[in-house]
Amino acid sequence: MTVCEHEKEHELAAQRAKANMPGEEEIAKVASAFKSISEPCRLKILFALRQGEMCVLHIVEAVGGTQSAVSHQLRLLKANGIVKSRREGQNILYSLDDEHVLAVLELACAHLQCHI
Amino acid sequence: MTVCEHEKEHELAAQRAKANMPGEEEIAKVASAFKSISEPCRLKILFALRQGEMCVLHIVEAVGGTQSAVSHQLRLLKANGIVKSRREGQNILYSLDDEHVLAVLELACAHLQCHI
DNA sequence: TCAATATATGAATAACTGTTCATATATTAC
DNA sequence: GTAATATATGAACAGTTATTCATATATTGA
Repeated sequence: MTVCEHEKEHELAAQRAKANMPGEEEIAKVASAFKSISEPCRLKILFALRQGEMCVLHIVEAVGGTQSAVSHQLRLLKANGIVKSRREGQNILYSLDDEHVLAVLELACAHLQCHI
Repeated sequence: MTVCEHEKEHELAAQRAKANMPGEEEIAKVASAFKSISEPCRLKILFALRQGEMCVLHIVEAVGGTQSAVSHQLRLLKANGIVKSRREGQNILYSLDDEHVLAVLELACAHLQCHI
């Protein structure tokens, strides 16, 4: 199978794309980050944390599901740098890691609005 | 199991979070959109399309993999409103759907830079 | 130290998803 | 109409992932 011939004007874009493709490692990291925010339960957690930091049981209350499931998801989100946590007495308070996370959430909602 | 008692100052955030939680349908759409950009092969396609619109075989050339796999991924990306396509002769030219997609990609990279 | 509360985690199962292979559809040139 | 090129798709298998259940760890107050 050969590349289409009569689209020479796009050949350049293809070459640039290949030259500028990020390495496998960076691709994997970005993919992992997006994957961590691509499940309904985890997404609900992030939407909840827009309101400020919260302990695990408050999160459970806001998003539904079991404590165990939420805790598993939180671990994944933290491992991917999406949320951060700090201990306060018996509680662990979670919050969005940085402004990028919030910005991505807002962009996603804006994108959906454009596609109604 | 009862909610932690000595964190009354966060109780409000939890209530707001529950009140402002998007509906299941919107959550599912956002999750689906993120899921579609969370696999290495699809992410490569998007990074490639930053250079401009491209036919399928050019995309295959830029990202590697088989034509069939890329085509399956393109269909998923299109179904989620991440890319769009137009026919030109024998070729179907794909491109990023809108500026939100590009912005999200840039944010993800910026986020990673902050976490090195 | 003991009980209570809050959170985390290992293992197992069930559900989901990506890739491959074979094949189908669509467009163009002859 | 036929051959060649470009793209899409259905089915099946393999790998991944989310949830559940049971239990472990950590902190606090008595």
